[in-house]
Amino acid sequence: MPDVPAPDAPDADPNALDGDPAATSDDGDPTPPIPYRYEPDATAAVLHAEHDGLEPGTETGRTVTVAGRLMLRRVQGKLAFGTLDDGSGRIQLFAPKASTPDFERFTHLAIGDWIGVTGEVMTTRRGELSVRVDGWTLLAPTRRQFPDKWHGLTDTDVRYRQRYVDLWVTEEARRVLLLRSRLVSLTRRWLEDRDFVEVETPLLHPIPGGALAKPFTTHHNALDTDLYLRIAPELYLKRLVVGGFPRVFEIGRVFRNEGLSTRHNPEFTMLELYQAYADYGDIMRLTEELVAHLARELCGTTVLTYGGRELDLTPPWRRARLADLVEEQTGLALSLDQPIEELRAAAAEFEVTVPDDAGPGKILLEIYEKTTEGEMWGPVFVIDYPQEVSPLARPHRERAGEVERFEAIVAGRELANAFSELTDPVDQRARFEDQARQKDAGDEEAMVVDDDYVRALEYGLPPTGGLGIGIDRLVMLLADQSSIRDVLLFPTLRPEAPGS
RNA sequence: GCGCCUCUAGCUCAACGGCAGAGCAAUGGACUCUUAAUCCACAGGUUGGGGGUUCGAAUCCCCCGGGGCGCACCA
Repeated sequence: MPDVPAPDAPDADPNALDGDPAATSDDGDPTPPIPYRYEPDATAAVLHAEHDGLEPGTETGRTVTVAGRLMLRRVQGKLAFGTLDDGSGRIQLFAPKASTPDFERFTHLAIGDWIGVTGEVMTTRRGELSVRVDGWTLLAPTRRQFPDKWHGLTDTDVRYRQRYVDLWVTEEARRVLLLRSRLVSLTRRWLEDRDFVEVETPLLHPIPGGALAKPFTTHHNALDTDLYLRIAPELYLKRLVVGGFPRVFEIGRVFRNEGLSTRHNPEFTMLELYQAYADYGDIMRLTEELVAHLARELCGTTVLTYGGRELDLTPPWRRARLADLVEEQTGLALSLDQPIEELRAAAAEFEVTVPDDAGPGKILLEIYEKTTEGEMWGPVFVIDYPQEVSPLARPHRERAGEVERFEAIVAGRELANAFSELTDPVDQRARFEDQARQKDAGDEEAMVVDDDYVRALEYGLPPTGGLGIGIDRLVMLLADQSSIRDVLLFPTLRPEAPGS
């Protein structure tokens, strides 16, 4: 960006026009130039907050400058009204011909034009808080017609592709995306208050790891090497615990090369945190407290409505073992110890297809996901997963074949995934090698051996609890949205066809 | 990837085998307290694209493209 010239002397009008005076409109009338800068000194939200409840016909004597988009216009002969939206809210413009410079041009502004207005704050005879137009400036003409002022945009394709229009005309879109912003901000503050340090780790990974997922592949020319967009920050964050940061977190984008749906976008935002000296029980308490805090701050209560159904996020959340939940749902008591033929038979009964080489843990998890996960309204902490499907989690302190892992299920969906982290480098290498065998056998989502991560564990990772929360899904819950695309500013879509 | 639905004016929608229409927006006009202002006038289209059936296709059939929902996969 070029250097910005110093502002004019303090007594100069900051909003004086400055530009090409020779510009003309199509019909040959001279058109005032578009200024290079503008200084609004009030917003619609602040004006409403400070002047609400004035008697009709009040003149406050206060002159303000506001700027935004003209959303509505009501011209009535020698008097015009406008509705200006400045992003904070809406404020009425009151424009009598007598006080409004260039009145004829003002009444011909297009809906969607950006304008700046200076004038006295007043109320009309009907009591509507307004800014009288004593001066105004066109800041950007719109060259495209705005959507219907009443119906707005309903075509979801257009809403997602042209979010710059949607945000003006769809109040709900703005509400949800502001809620998202506040949620991320509140999360940061809450974690920082608990001595967590925010870090940024690589998005380009030489070895994809930290989750079971298909990565995007890219190539670095100078290094002449393939790199992967990260599927999870997990392994880097635990390296940082080894490196002497006992409480770290990262809120960032991860990428998974899988299908799209109302619950899946190829890139999404994950919160991951790691806390030294903690186990998964500590992380459960942290999770329910964080989510309850966000619900209270953003929704005013921990008892929400999601999709028309009550959702009570008040801690403590239920804790239940995975196998017990499957039994609750299906009436079938399954265990990792029973003969694998019985597990296979159970899978077949529920029409769950499992790979031929799947062990009991994989089969049990598949049955759980097919029969139980989506049925649980929650919130519930599903605890104690099979080790076979949890290559980064520490073995259960009491139950052989299981690990200390939980997923938080809310509204039938996974909101969080966490465990007591595996700290033993020997065990970790063995788990990686087992994963690598599965990958060689054709499992595209299996992990590969990350030698450097094992080396880091060899230097010593203390007992550590880790957590991953899908921020998009959390926003969906708190904003009562059923599609992930509605909580993303620019969801991934097929590229627009040329010329369409 | 598979199945179902959908695409008509800038926007929101009608017309469902027989002349492509309305509201809002736009354009011109009337109107000094409106609130989606109102009233009068006027303009606006390769009915997503291509092919077929038919005397006649927005409408029925096929192919292609975009989107939505469901399934599959995942978080």
